[in-house]
Amino acid sequence: MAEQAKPERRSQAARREEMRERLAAATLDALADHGNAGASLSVILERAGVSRGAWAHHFETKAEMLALAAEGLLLGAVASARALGPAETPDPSLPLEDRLSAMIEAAWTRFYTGRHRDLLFEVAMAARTDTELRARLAPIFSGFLAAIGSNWGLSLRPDADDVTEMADLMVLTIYMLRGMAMQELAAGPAPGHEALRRLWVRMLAGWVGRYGGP
Amino acid sequence: MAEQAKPERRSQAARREEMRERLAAATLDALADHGNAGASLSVILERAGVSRGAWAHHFETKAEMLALAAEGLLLGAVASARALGPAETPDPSLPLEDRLSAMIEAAWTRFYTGRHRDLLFEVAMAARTDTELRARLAPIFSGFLAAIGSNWGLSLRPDADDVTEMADLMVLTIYMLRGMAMQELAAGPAPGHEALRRLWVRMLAGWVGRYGGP
DNA sequence: AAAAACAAACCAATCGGTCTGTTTTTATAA
DNA sequence: TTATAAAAACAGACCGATTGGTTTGTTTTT
Repeated sequence: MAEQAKPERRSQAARREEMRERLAAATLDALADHGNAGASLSVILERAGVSRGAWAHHFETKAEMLALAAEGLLLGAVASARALGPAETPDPSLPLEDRLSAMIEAAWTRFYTGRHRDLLFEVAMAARTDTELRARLAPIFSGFLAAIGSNWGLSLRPDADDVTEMADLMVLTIYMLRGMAMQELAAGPAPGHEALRRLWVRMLAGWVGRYGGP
Repeated sequence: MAEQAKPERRSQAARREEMRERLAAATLDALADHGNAGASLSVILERAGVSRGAWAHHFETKAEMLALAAEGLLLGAVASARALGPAETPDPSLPLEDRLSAMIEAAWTRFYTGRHRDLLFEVAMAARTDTELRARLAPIFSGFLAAIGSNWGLSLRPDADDVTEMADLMVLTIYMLRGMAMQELAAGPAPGHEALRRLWVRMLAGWVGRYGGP
């Protein structure tokens, strides 16, 4: 035992894992910076500081590496979606509107701004024309929505009469945020978007409490 | 001036225009079929049936050709957005919910299904990492939303107290449809989406008529 | 000593773009 | 009208750079 005596001499399993991780991370970096069209193998390898030969030892093709990287990205989003529900509803006694708003703002910044937003769209577009990638990612895309629907709906209104509708409303919310994100991606940030999200929250709260809720 | 006596011998201006049009169309075809990464010049030229030399005579760079094609696509969408408002509200005496639904379904099929959806997203993503393209397209993306907001809002509720809010609601609607389209693009068609759009319409109609509308 | 990890030179194919030469249209003058 | 020269439209061979991927050889772990 005593395997970590010197910093050098790491096990092969650890080296392999770290190398694949490093390459996947560099793939996402390149994707975010240059888009799918510009994320060439050379760019990725330079970014990772990995030689072509070493790369070949860990991945068969570039597509395989991209698939692993994309899968990791999306699975991370699913995990966040599950965690975000409970985390962002600290005080169940607050008005529904406030809790909704907190949750939606959290989702907006986590999923639909900055690097994550760019990668999400980049990966979705790559899946469109790549059958294999699409087959691997489609269930995760659906899983994300399922997580949003069941988890958020439940943590917002555990007592709701119609749990299914609450889940649907959360999915609609995600769709709206996505479309908003696409606008900012293509045309730059829009200051009015925060107000639009507030309007959305008011509408949502009004609908949920339409029979005289809290 | 009997210039069109023979089918041959077309004016140079006409030839140039037709050629640029043909190349732009082929660019969009290639983009739809292979994505931005796979839409190489060779693919585009083969599709258009145009030689490399002829192409060079009409465009300086591939980027310039893509910009023209993308611009045409988006301007067509803006024109449709303007036309769709009046066209899809044939009977102003129908309930607001029905008119809303008709309009939203029309927008869904026109903008967010099939080839147009794919091209829209493809072009938006290309603009993300291409500064010049982005500068050219960003105002058109904004113009599309402006057309949706003012035109739809007005033709649905010319008497509305708050015209601004009606426009905002239409923009939110577009965002929701966009996000929904992205889901189908990445994970395939979802039968439940029609029901989700109906739910959205009910919510929208309820909100607009919340003070006792028609 | 065998196997896995790594490095770098190397490869055919393809990329966007250019060059050279031919055909078609246009402008001008007889 | 017709002859003609310049210009524009077009075709295809050609170019250096880059692409994803392979091969050969060295170092490190087992």
